[in-house]
Amino acid sequence: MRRANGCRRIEITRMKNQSRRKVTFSKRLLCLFKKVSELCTLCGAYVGVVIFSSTNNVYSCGHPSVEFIVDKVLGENPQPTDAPNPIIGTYQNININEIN
Amino acid sequence: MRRANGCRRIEITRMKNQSRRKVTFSKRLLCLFKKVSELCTLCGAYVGVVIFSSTNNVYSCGHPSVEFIVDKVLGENPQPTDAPNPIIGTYQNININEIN
DNA sequence: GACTCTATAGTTAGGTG
DNA sequence: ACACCTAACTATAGAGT
Repeated sequence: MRRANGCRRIEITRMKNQSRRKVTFSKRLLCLFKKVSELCTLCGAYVGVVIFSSTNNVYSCGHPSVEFIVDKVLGENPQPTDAPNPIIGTYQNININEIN
Repeated sequence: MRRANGCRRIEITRMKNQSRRKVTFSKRLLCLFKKVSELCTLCGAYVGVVIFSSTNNVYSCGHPSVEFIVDKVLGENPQPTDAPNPIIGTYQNININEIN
């Protein structure tokens, strides 16, 4: 009957324990999708998210759809041709490592 | 003087006020990217996120890169051909509207 | 008005059972 | 694996610049 410890700060580094990693993954995945949906609704944004877990399961969510976002990205970055998309104003690509 | 009201619950619907929408968007965008980066680091996941704001600015982040994720997605979903990717176990696509 | 800072309320998520 | 507790984090509104 100990009192719950509450949320503890954890170091942001790869979790060693596999079962805990899985639990944390699923918890955070759900929260992430929720955040994404809120961002879409509140601000009218179009968002696509695709996540490959370390066990190679795939999870995705998007609005209006992941395919829509992928098409938009591909249309924006045509590898060999040159067809600038006037809709796109700026492109800000943030690497994960820059945030951590 | 000082009597800040603090955080109020807001309805999850498109914000009418444009300036608030912009502030909320940028704040939540940053938090989202932070969450994504934590998920990658903690759980060794590969994640790609692309966001088109209502003003058609594009923001993206990914690990190891957005292109990596896009390639993986395209490789997994070949439109006309049939080349199943054995790496992929399950595919769970959640629509935004299902969460809200 | 846009931005920053603060106070505070609401949400997330680690740990325990 | 799931529910609960609660600390830690997130994010809003308001004041000041």
